[in-house]
Amino acid sequence: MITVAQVIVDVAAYPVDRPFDYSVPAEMTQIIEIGSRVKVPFGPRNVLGFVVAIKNETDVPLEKIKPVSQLLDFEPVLTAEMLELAKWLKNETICYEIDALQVMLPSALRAKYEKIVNLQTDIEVLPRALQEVFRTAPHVNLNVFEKNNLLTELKQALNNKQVSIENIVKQKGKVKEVRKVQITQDVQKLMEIHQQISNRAKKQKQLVEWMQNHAGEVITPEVIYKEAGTSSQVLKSVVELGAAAFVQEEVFRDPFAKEVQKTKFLSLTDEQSSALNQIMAAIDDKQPETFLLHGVTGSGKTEVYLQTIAKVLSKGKEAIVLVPEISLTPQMTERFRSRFGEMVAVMHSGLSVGEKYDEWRKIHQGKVKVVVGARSAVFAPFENVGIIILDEEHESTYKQEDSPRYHARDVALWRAGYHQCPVILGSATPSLESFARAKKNVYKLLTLKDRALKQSLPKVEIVDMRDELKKGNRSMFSQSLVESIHTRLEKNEQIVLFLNRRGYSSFVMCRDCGTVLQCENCDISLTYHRKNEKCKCHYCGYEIHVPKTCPQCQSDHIRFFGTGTQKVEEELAKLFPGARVLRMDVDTTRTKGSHEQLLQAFGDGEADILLGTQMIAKGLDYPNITLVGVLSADTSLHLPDFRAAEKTFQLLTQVSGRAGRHEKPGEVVVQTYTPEHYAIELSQAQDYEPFYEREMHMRHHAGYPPYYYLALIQVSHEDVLMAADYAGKAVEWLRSQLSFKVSIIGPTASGISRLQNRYRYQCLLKYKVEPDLIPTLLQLIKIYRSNWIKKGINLTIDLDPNMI
DNA sequence: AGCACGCCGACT
DNA sequence: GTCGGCGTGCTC
Repeated sequence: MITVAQVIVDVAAYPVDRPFDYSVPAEMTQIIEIGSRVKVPFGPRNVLGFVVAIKNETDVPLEKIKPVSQLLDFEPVLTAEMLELAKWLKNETICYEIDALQVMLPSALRAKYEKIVNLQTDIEVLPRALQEVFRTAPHVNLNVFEKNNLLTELKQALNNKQVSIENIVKQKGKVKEVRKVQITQDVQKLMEIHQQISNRAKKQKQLVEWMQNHAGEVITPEVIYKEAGTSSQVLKSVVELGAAAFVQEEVFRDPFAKEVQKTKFLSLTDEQSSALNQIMAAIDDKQPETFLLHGVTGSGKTEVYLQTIAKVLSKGKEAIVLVPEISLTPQMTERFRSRFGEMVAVMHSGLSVGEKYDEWRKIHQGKVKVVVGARSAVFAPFENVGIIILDEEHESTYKQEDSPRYHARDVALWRAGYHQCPVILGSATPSLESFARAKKNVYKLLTLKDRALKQSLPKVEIVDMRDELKKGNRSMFSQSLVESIHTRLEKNEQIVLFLNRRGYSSFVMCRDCGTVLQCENCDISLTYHRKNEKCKCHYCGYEIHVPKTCPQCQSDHIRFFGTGTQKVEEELAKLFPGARVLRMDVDTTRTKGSHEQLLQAFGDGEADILLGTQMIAKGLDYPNITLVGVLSADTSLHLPDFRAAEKTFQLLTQVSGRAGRHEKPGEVVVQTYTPEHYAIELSQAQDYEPFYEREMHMRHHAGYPPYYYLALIQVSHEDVLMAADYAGKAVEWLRSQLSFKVSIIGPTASGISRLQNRYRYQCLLKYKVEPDLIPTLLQLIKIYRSNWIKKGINLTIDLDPNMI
């Protein structure tokens, strides 16, 4: 009897986005399982694949069937649930099945491909240049030839069958290793070597002498440098002489570097216990119910999560907690670790590939029962999930921006259905979609109106910057804000200043002709960075020095405009000379861990003012913060996005929540040019429901979610005409296929009409219920993939886009 | 996607 | 005559 494995191969392309049948060699039949990774021959090369089914017959002619060449996992890496979820994702987000499978695994388990050139004949028959390369070994990585410019010679040798090229599959993830030095056991040999070394090489002699006393030991190079008083150069020479050898030794990453103090349950308010009881009931009844936990900032949502998790754990089940990447601070994760100790795994982008792999393995092997992580943690390979929690449910980071374009909330709901467990969506400012569902009783609404410690919400003052301008105040600080800052500085309390920078960064302009420095590849003005006097494109990374004269008119009246954090920092220094300011933006948080360090420093009182962009809006919870200033509330309001008002309201509410979370009362100053806008007005009292009503009305009027679903189709090409032409073709085709109930808007040029030298057009579909939509879009993708792709067109479909 | 096969123009 | 351009088609 033949055993056949159906394999999804690691090739993201339309014609191969289906299972291929492979025969399973006899020695593998007992151990191969669904969800295992395998190496398989595919056409002329070898690729990685996932076993999605095992059966005993096949429709494929036997002569076509090749055998699996290697089984990579003794334990399958994907469960049956994940394979099913991948199929759902493929259809739901229109992506390749392989992409859906890969996104569920840590990148360490993905494949790395290399090409190896094998020598097939005697080395002497080769041209000189090639002989050099093969001198050390008969198998050489192809990139060595590329580096040495030997591709022509290599091609020749290939034609003459003197060498062959082999595709090999490697694992990306590796066990962490350190380089150590193994000193030879043979003292005699060390003495011989000592003899050989010329008397001029004093350091080398010294090192070998030292080695004679440490024969056979394995030591790190650093220790040797220190003890023998040598350098890496000397050690290298001595190793070449054969006195010692470099070896790799495995070490294990220590995830729990610091012990945490266990904490106990906090007592709950009536609102909290009522919410908790309802969730507990759903857990007991194994109901896949979705709860929307709507609680003002500081109302103690986290404590509800913690006690829910305790309940789930007591039932022997596991819990998944999702938080937005940006608020995944040590402060947040500490709370979970301090309650559940070593039962917790943490997953976020700050971890190295290896660390992520280690955390994933802890989940996979059942060593932990709780995972706290960003978006991708929704795929945590638990097999008995008891609860899934999405904190800050409205955050746009829960949607992945590239393929597979999934939303963690949708995946969570799917998994909850599979495991028959509840989901908690928590937020102070729920997304309109979720709140609308709660109103329609699709989700169960749980409300926490009061702050847990009964602190009053901070007093919010809205300052009309137009009045300031009339008063002759042209700075970016209103009089009121300046006064408030002074007061706090005197009282030694802390201040957070928030600069809503999106689309409002510094640019460089010529004052004579008005030319603004633009990116060469994108239709975007360059952002000025004072630190290195450079102008940078935030989309493609293009960078130039600030020119001395205008490239258009050669005038030297060239200067930068706009309000970046750096500029605010300078002005702060002028206004408050003694104040210690910490700046947090992309520039100061680039390196790993710097984000945490800065927050820690601020928490420890090392600065008076924290100045930053979006990234400081969340998770910041220090008792000494009593003033929050929003420098320009409206910048996010005027973005060409139907969610602009919602985003602004969320942001202002979120930021205001940073002040006065503990004993000291908080104050918030919001500066704006449009104080009459409802998003700003209603954020003053953190009045969610009135805002919800207003905004829903707008959405209804304009035909946006949650009343309609959206699909965004983007077409790009190096040539404007081609991009426009094919965007038109796509729209034309969709019009002919879809019913009149779907409104098709476009094609129009995208918000950023050129990115990385590609012109971009888009078209927006609005629809209510349209069963034919997905199949029609799949058809469009088919047309694109079979014909348009060759012409250099790039087409993407984003269902439920975040931004338009 | 990547790679081989295969059919036409410009060179040793 | 051969080398190499890239159009076409297949991958279990």
